[in-house]
Amino acid sequence: MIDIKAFREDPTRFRDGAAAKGMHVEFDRLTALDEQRRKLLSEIETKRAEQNRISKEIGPQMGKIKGQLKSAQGADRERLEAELAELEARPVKLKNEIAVSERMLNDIEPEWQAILLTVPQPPAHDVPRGAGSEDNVQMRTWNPKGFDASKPFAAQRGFAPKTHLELVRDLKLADFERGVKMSGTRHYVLTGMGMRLHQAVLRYAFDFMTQENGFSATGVPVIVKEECMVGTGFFPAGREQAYHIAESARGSGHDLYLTGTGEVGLMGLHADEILPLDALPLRYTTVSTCFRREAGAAGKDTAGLYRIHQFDKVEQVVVCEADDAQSRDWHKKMIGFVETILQRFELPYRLLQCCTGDLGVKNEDMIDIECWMPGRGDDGPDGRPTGAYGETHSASRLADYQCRRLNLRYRDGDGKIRHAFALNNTVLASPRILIPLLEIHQQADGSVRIPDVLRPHMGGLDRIG
RNA sequence: GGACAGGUGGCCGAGCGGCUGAAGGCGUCGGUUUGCUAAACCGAUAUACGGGAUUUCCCCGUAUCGCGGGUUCGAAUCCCGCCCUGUCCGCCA
Repeated sequence: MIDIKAFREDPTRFRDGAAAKGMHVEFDRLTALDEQRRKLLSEIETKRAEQNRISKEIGPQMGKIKGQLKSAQGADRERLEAELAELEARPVKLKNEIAVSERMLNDIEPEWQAILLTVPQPPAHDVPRGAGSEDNVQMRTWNPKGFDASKPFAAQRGFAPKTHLELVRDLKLADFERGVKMSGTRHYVLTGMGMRLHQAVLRYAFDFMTQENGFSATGVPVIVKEECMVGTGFFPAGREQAYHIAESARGSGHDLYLTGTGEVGLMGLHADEILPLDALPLRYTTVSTCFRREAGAAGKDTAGLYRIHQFDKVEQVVVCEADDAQSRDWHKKMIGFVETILQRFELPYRLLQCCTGDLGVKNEDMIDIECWMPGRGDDGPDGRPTGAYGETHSASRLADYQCRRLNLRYRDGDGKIRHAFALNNTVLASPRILIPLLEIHQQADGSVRIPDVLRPHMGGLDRIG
């Protein structure tokens, strides 16, 4: 959420930001509602102050009269009753006026709030302007020894690569038919060495973050209340993307949602808290199952392990002081962690600076990491795919947007309370990462070599098949 | 799932219709005393929103005692609904 005061002072900044992101927001309506709201609030508060004053004044008088009334008779009694009625009537007009204003406030406040939640974080000044992913800017590429993603696979390795679908089928690593039988499209079953490899990469990534980088190992809920989804910025925009558990329809409790990333649980941890300065930066990592409806992605990446409804992900989250330099510094570090893993896995990848049009509502800067997947991309003359980069990681800087929604604050060196800055980045998502892993490390004989660092997690095996 | 009990400030805990943004204690911070530490003593110690100003932290107002609604001139205090926690019973991965 943006700071409404900042919006009042400089609405242009937010209008331009939304335009750069290609998002429509009812700014005019927001401004109008905000003005109305403030006016009503001010009215109500003034009247209520008056009402409180009167109450305080007449309270003791009324007590006294009521006391006298007990023993009063005849004309005396009538006089006292009249006095009492007069006192009681004094705040009635105010009370009615307040009720009217409050009703008006209650009418506009939900809409004011709803629009406010849709205003996106403006992009950072140095994020390239663009309409969508086609305008993202490649920053750099990395290739493992003996392989160059810019050249055809077969020319370098001496055989035509199989796609991960073929490898998975031949090596019996996954069973899509039975996955679909049980749960429908975009579901799968990991089998045998497929499941073991899945567990190995997750465990490797998780240990890497905790043991080598000092992140706190955390297990968080993947079933959360709506306020967690709103607080982390996934709702309202991403409502269609989340599985909804309609508990309220059963007559009790509140509805719940399945999280699409461990970020929700990790960021929700400290919602509504004021942290001491020395608690920062928070560095959390979790491994969690992620659920995504993939609404609107019909027909896209329908086969295989690329776009699925349920997967596991090691996520990293940092909450630091409200300082742009710190945020940028952590962003680089968090991307560096991913690069280290990919390099140890010997997977070719590239970094993309996402343009304004490819950013989400909540981030001001995003860098995607894409691994080279020989089985992706357009078909060549032989009718086989020629390979392409595919997104495996995404590193965002959110400034204070998320912490403001979550009401996550800290006390700075001057004792001032501020909303913290947040960042998040994938450490590793599987089974998607298995696609480049299998495809890049496949051998001429149809087996798949296991990178050195993963062998301890695979019972010492050096290959599959 | 059933039966009780209960949800008050950073924490413990009092209050059960106006004098209570809230006693007392602990903690924290500042100060005095002290050779140092400790102790003792003194003082301070919520947040949000709105308005104002001599706009860096000063004043005024409003709200907040789990959440929402109601009664009342006035609610932490009474009533209703919900959520949550504890204890016991049942069930169970």
